[in-house]
Amino acid sequence: MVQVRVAAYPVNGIDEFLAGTRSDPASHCVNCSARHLSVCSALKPEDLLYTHQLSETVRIPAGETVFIAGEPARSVYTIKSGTLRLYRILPDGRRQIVGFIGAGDFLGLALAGRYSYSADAVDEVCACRIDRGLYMSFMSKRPHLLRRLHEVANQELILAHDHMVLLGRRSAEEKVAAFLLSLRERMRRLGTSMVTLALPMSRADLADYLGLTIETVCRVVSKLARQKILLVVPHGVRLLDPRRLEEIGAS
Amino acid sequence: MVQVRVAAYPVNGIDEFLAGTRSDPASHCVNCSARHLSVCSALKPEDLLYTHQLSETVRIPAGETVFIAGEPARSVYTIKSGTLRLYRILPDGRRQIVGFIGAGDFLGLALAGRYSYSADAVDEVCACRIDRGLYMSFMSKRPHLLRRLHEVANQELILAHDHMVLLGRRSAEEKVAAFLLSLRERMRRLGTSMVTLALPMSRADLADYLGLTIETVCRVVSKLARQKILLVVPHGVRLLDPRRLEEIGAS
DNA sequence: CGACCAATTGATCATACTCAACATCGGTGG
DNA sequence: CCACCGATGTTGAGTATGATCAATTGGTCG
Repeated sequence: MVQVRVAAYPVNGIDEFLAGTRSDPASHCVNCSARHLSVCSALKPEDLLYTHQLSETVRIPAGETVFIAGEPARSVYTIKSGTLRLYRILPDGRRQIVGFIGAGDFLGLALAGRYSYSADAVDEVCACRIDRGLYMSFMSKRPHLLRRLHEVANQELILAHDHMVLLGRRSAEEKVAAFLLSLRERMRRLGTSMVTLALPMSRADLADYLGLTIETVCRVVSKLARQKILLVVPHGVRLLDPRRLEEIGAS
Repeated sequence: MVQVRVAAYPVNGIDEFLAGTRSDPASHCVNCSARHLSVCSALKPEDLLYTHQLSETVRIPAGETVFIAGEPARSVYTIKSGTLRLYRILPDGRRQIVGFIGAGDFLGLALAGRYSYSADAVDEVCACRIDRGLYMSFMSKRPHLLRRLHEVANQELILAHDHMVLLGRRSAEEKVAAFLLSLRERMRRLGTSMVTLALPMSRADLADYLGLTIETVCRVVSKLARQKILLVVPHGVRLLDPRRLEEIGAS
């Protein structure tokens, strides 16, 4: 009798199975670069074959708006690359950025039918889009995914609290230092622990995230540069003395 | 043949069934005053019989700490009455209150094993305590409850975003006005639409919630009183001109 | 009634904002 | 390839909002 390998997916191996489903394996969920970073890590191999049918890869040019607050939520997204800013606007135009999100992050998990904030691309973003209705029914049959999404929501809530502390109780210098340190921490979690931090967002974005003005952000960055704590480079900063930055931004 | 009434609970009616389980019906989940306000509204009648076994009613005196940030999360709570402040403290003692919670609110939903903020009672609080481990396993068998909890988490996230906008982009006057309006909104949802708002928390609490100092909160409240927009009363304010308050605190 | 803590008000100060000038970057077309 | 333009970033001067320091009033509870 011939020995047969038993796997979660039908035939002999995932590649052979996929060969029959779609032409481009690179765009397939199974091979997605963001898979292990995102909520998709909670999916089982057989789920991935299905999510692939539901999903569509979209490219969002720098500066483009993905959706605005109050709009009916039609889609959910998983970010594959690039950075988005999430924000709310007051009637008189003042803006507060509530978060920057990037590779692996999930967007649009609000259960209410409407987006509670606006989102636009800081630089060119590549994301995986799924119809929200389809995603909801997909999720309702998979408690492990709901559970995972709940974990993510709780993590976001903790980040929101961190940011409230920053906005309400920290000085301009502390705000900038804490932001840079959180960026470094994020890079670290994604593997790339470089001394140079990419800052794809403008000074205006930074200001609206930190509850400051453009000028104050500039001044603080310049001051840190003057103190040789960092070096300003195009679209980023190089950390020269992370230790001293931690002393300033200690949480 | 005799006609038999079929119900979700065994015998003829819930009261008869309960008579056999515990002596005090007032303390029973089925009769809980906070039931319809809280996540418990997602529970089915037969669930309630079980939660009653798990839960314990606790009284927390004014000023007492329920738990502190970083501590292992042993319990979850549903607030029946009173107000709690949730906050984080910076190493140097600065405090940011991330929220006030009251009747119907759920406390301790963090999935991570540790509390992410500290909580203490503003005034005397009456709450329903359940062991977190037991609650988790209870929940894992009830997807509708997990779903509901996820909704609650998302609602909290929206409130957190609101508060970020307030902390980062609004003036002292706007902060106080917006806070009072949100209090009124909360009362309205709970049914009591009075013109007098109870403020059980101190000016220090208010300041640490709004990202201001005690003195600034005082001055703004005095100014609003001088403008006949409100009247300061012991442990509260009476709104004289809600319309003008809305003009100031418009979101 | 008096002691203590919370709340209020005043005077002064400092941080971060506003307004303004100038520099730099990136893209476009001559 | 370089000159030009608009957008973005940086720096300076002066100001205002809210913080700090200090004194006083009011409320609560033994």
